[in-house]
Parts: sequence; C-alpha cells; structure tokens
Amino acid sequence: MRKRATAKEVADAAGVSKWTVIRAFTPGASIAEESKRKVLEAAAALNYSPNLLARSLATNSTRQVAVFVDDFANPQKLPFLETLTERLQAEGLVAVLININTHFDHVHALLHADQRQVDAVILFGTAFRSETLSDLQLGRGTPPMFVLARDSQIEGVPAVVCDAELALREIVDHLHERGYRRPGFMTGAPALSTALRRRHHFADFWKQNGVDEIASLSADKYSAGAGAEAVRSYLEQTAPADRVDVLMCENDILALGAMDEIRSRFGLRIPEDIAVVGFDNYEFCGSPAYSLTTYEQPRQEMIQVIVGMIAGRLEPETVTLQGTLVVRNST
Amino acid sequence: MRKRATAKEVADAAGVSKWTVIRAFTPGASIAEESKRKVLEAAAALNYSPNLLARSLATNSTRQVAVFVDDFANPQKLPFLETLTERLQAEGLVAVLININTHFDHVHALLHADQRQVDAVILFGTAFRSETLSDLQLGRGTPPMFVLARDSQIEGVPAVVCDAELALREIVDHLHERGYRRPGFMTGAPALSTALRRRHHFADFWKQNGVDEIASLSADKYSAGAGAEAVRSYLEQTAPADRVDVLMCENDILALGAMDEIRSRFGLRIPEDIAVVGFDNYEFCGSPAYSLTTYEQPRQEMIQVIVGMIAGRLEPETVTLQGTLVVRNST
DNA sequence: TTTCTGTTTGCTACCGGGTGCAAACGGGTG
DNA sequence: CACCCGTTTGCACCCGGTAGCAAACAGAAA
Repeated sequence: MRKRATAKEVADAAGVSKWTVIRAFTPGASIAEESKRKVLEAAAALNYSPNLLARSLATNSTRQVAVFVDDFANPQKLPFLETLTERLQAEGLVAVLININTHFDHVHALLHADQRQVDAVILFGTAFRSETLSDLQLGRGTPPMFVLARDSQIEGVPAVVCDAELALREIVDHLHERGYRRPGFMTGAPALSTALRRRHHFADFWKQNGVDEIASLSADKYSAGAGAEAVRSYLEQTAPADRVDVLMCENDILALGAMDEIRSRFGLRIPEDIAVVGFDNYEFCGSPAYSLTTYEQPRQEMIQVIVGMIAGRLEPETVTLQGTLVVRNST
Repeated sequence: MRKRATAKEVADAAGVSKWTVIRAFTPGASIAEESKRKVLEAAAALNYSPNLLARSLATNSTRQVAVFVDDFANPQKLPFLETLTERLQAEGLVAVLININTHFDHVHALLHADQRQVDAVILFGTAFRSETLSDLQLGRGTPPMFVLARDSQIEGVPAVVCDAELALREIVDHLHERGYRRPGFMTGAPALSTALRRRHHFADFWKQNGVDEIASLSADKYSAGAGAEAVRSYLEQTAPADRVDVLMCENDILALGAMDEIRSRFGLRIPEDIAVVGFDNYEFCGSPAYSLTTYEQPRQEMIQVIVGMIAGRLEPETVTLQGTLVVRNST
C-alpha cells in the first residue's frame, strides 16, 4: 500500500538515469531545461518526492532539532514552542519534542536524540547535571546542545537567557520606589541553582537599598497549587505584623496561585496588604482578575538567537538578553 | 569531530562480522552468548549505538509521529502535548511537532511529514479541508492520519473526540435545572463545522426544554481578547432586559476573557447577572478568581486510544469518549 | 575537418544498517 | 568415524538517496 515512487522509477518513466532525476530536485544542479521538464512531469505523474530519510543518511544531516521539555505546568511554554517551531521551520528545520520525565530522563533522551542523528538539541527550561553529562560526553559525538530560557550549568554548552540580574534590579528598584520595605521571595524548586541565583540577586539589590532581611518561601514545584500552599503555610505561621509587604514569585504561575490564596483564603487585599510580583508575563497576568506586575522575557529575540546559532549564522555562545518590566495593579 | 562508531568498526574491534554486531543489538536474534558479550564490550569501548536513521531507511519505519498544531493560544494544548509525548515515548515513538501557520500550511506540512517518512500524522485540533486532501491523496502514499480533539471531516480518517452531543446535553440540562431560560452561545470560529455543530446541539437541547431562542455571539478566534470583544459588543448593543442570563462559550479561553469583560467593564456579577460556562477545564478555571463551570475532556483516555491506534493495538476508527461536567460558581 | 571548451549525463562508491539464505560449526547418535 | 540436526555466523543484495569524477555531447574557434 504505502509504496512510494523512487528516483529510479521516475528515471525509467522519464527515460533518463536516476542521477538526472535527482538533479532535477537539487536546486542549482547542472541539468538541461529539457530533461528537467521531462523529469518533473514523470515525477508528478508518479507522485514522487525525494525521501528525506535517505537524504539525511547520505548527507549526515537530518535537519531535525530535538527539544527537551520537562515542565509542562507552565503555560508560558506554549508561546515559546509556537515561536520556536515557527522559526525552526522557517530555517527548514523541524522540532522533535521530547518529554523528559521519570520514565524518560535526560540521559535516555540524549542517547535517543543522538541515535536519531538530530542536528542539535535544545534544552528548553531543563538542564543536565554536569556530572551526568560528562559521563556521556567522553565518547565524543553528542549533538551540539543549547540551553533555552535557563542558565547552562555545563561548560561549553551555550545558553540563551533573559538577563536575570538586570530583571531583578529593575524589579527591586520598582518595589523600593513604591515604598515596599519587607520583601519576600518564593522559589519553585529550591534545589535549582537558577532559583538560588535569582534569590541571591533579589537579596543583593535590596541590601543595596538598605533592606537586609528577605523572607523566604518555597514551593516544591512550579505550579499554582504549590504557590498557594507555600503562601498559605507562610501566612499561617506569620503574625500579621511580621508579614512581608511584597512577595516576589519566581514565575507567574506561582504568583497567580499565591494571589488566589492571599485573597480568597486570607481575605487580604492585593496590593494594599501584600503586593505580588511574578515573572514571565503569561497572558492571564494582564487580566483584570489578577493584573499582576511581572517581567516579560524577550521571547522572540531569544528564539531568534538560538535558532541563528543552530543554523550556523551566529557564533554559539551564551547570550543574555534584556526583558521588560510590566507594571500592573498588583504592586 | 562528530564521527560516530559504526557496526563495522565494532565488528573489527570484536573480531566478528558486522552482522554479528547487529544481532547483538537486535532483541531475539540468534547469537551465541560469548560473541554477544564480546560485541557489547567492544561497543561500549567505542561508544557505539545503532544509527536509527539507517535502521529506519532499511526497515521502512521511522517510529516518528508528526503532530500538527495550529492554535497555540489555547493553554489546554499543553497538557495534551505532555500526555501525548509521554504516551508516544512509552511506545518507542517520538513526536515531531509541526506548527501549521500561514507560512507553513497543511499541505506543506503533510508533504513534509510524508517525505520524512513518519509513521503517522496526528491532526491535533486542526483539520484539512477535504477537497485539499483529495488532491493530495490520489497518489496513494500519505502516512496514516488521525484527528485528535476535533471532528474529522475526511472520509476514512478516524478521529478521537470528546462526545460533544452528550456534553452539551449535560450542560443544557444543568443550566435548565438551575433556572436559566435565556441562553447565549459564543463561537470562536464561526466558519468551523465543529463550532456550528456544537451550537446546533446547544440549540436543540434547549428546544427540548422549551426554549427556542438562542442568542448568538461570535469571536473571530479562540483567544481571551476575542472573547472579551465579542461579549462587549453584545452587551453594548443589547438592552439589559433583553440580555442572556447564561452564556456558553466554546472554550475556556473565550469564557475567561468574557468573564473579565462582564465584570470589570460592565460591572455585572457572575452568575447573578450573567452566568458563564466554558469548555475544556483549563487549570485556571478552578481558581477562585474565576471558578468557571466547564466541561472536562477525557484527555488521558483520548490519548491512550489514539496512541493505541497508531501503535496498531486498536482498530483505527472514530471514537467518541465521554467527558465530565465540572460545576463551579459561575452558574 | 579538427580542436577546444563548457555543459550535460552516467557511473562507481558510499551513507549505516536490515533481510534471508547458505555455509560453518559442534555435539549427540548409530 | 560418518551422519544428522540445531545453532551460529558470513555473505550478497537491498533501502533511497549523495558526491565527485569521467565520459559524452554539444557548439564555437582554428
């Protein structure tokens, strides 16, 4: 049933050799107008189109890029995936979406991507532990890797990220200017170096503004429920007088979860009793029901850069891009 | 640099022929314990693993499934993608995510997927116009296609969907029971046959309950902004006495956008002035800020079924599964 | 007519593995 | 020791293209 026409068959039909058929499908190849016409006619009749698999094998390039994702709870992934696939497709590349989870970890995924001969791997919001990687890399031959929207912990693996230091400086300056003085910071995965780095910057900039103490909240993952739970446990254990006046959350999902909890369970007002700041500028942050102050990552530019590196137009190196503070009613 | 070891090289290192090497990597192949051990040792030393590209070419099976997506505005796509990739990976399959947009339409995408020799194509929430397809299909040889979360308009292409008729019956019964009598229906893409069908069912069941008139609102796409705009234009043009008492929106995103607009721009209460119903049970519908009554699709089952068909365990045929009405405070 | 040069075409070798058959092997039996 | 049979191994050929060289075929210049 699913037998496809091959170049050889088209060649026979057109009365030429299979190499001439291939030339007809190779832009810029040396071929006479006349034979090209004949070939294309025969090809159309037989419904022939070149087999990219065979081509990939011969050229040693699949034009496929593996995209590793491990956190589907953050709806912000979706616009990133949209832009990423669009940009890759514009380069003639295609994304192989790989779900990293407990059944299929980074090592499996990388091995698999490697066996599939992908041209590159994008670690989108995930990262290898570097020890894990060094085990694998000794046998030279993993495809080139790039980290998107997260710091690279691995020597020689470039990352394209939003400048967290700058972002946190802008946020802290904004909050300080608005008069907040008792800040808190909620992380989603306390073990993550990225998370620690952000909290560090946050604390640092407050210190520069004369505020030494930062309340620390931690959710155990990046979900609305976890954000709600973290803020609940904090508010239950903290007397009203000791509470933070502004809570910075590591991403919007935590922030939205926290806002719900603050308002409906504790009956507190935002921003009068507690202000809230998120990170990502997820679409719903702008809704009047939340109106969350947040920070927008320069998604288009980030993806343009990472795809440029993969396509070989840009030097592969870590790039840090500036985002935008989006001030709304939650602060 | 990126030279990988081949079966031949491993064979030389292990002192056997390349076919013996291949047998060592083929489960169930006939090979002596002793030589298998030798081969695996040599393979480990050389960091060899089989080239799936070459294998795909030889076996005529890539174990890749193309997933076509054209609407990234609906955050509900994300959990679907998560479950889908997970289930596919559990079958040893992998998802190639293809973004259908104005630069890369269905026909391009199908042609591309076909050239890549994918084992199947999943139309996730999108659909071909059947004329378009018949043009392509005459040359037999497109990969098997399946439609997910949307009706198939194409003869012979099975779909896995949530039972819309049943869903709308449950919803209408619930609304009628709650005492609503002036229903409205908001579609996201009035031209879509799926949308028309749903509205039809909606009207039909109301008629069975003695309500003949259904207000009709239409957004021009499935986004919160479009939902807000549609409800704004409706409320502006409709005197309070003539307004609907309940508005059913084709999906949650429209509904959430509509809720924002109803409350903050018109100062109306939900559900007292206007009740709202959505569809999908997107995570945020449960948040106290919205608490939207909606209908949850049986995501896990749908995906289990479609992957089962692709893997060949299930007969490929259109399957309709029952979802769950989730009643919250918006009705 | 011969020579030269540029275009067009065909061919060999190859990418890295898979298939099915035939030969080699090895141990038990008569 | 010959024979038989089941296991293990090697081989020719195939999957559908690509690369680069060499032959064939122009048409123009000598």
